[in-house]
Amino acid sequence: MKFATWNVNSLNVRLPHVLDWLAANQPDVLCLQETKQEDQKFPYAQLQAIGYQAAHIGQKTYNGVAILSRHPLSNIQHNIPQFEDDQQRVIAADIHGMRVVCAYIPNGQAVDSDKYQYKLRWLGALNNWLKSELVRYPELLLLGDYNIAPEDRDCHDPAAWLGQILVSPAERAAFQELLQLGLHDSFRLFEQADKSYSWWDYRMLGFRRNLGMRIDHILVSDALKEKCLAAHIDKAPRKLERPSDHTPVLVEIAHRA
DNA sequence: ATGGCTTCATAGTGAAGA
Repeated sequence: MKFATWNVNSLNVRLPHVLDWLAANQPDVLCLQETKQEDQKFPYAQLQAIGYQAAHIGQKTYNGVAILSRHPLSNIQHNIPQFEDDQQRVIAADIHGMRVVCAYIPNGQAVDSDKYQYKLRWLGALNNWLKSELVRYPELLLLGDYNIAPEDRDCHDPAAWLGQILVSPAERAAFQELLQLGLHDSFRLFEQADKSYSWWDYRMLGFRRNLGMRIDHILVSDALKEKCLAAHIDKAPRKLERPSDHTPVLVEIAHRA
């Protein structure tokens, strides 16, 4: 089964790219972040027409997450249980016995801003929740925009970014704490090209100069790690007219479906 | 040279993203 994650930076704007990409790549599951639309505007019918059912939780202007799947979705969960949050950043569902968690982790804005504190609190709540989810679901994937570049090799210029959001020690520690739950960065299970990134700033000719960051990830549980067949980043959608600033990240898992 | 772009809500510009 092929799983993917993509921060589309407004599904209103990006729906044509998403439909084309689904048709061309035929993933079993695609997790979206930053749909930026209320649920009544979500294109359920257009996705259904090409074979995808969907679960979505959204809001105007900001945030919004969805799971698109060619297989049945059940036990849909909105947001992190017991964590008060008016931002729509998490949706989870069971797909063929696996737990699929789609997350849009807060950006943080600037180290020591209120939003940074919120990001760290949010990551703590996510970690707590996943600890119990992993007991119930040995086969779990956490897909999304983490807004964390886990290592220096995931950042085009570590010296320039030193101490900034996305790479700060506290954020990277939170990422490591997710790994300590028994999760694995599927991208790094395989040999990858140097300077592989999933996001490039719209400014400064960021994409053309490959001034990127790898901040979109697919973590998989111990039980799924053994079943990973391949992982990669698809840069093609970033080259389109009016692209999202993020591009899809994929993993292929040996699983009956 | 610390900006550069894109989105949304708005009807001027400002906030936010990363």
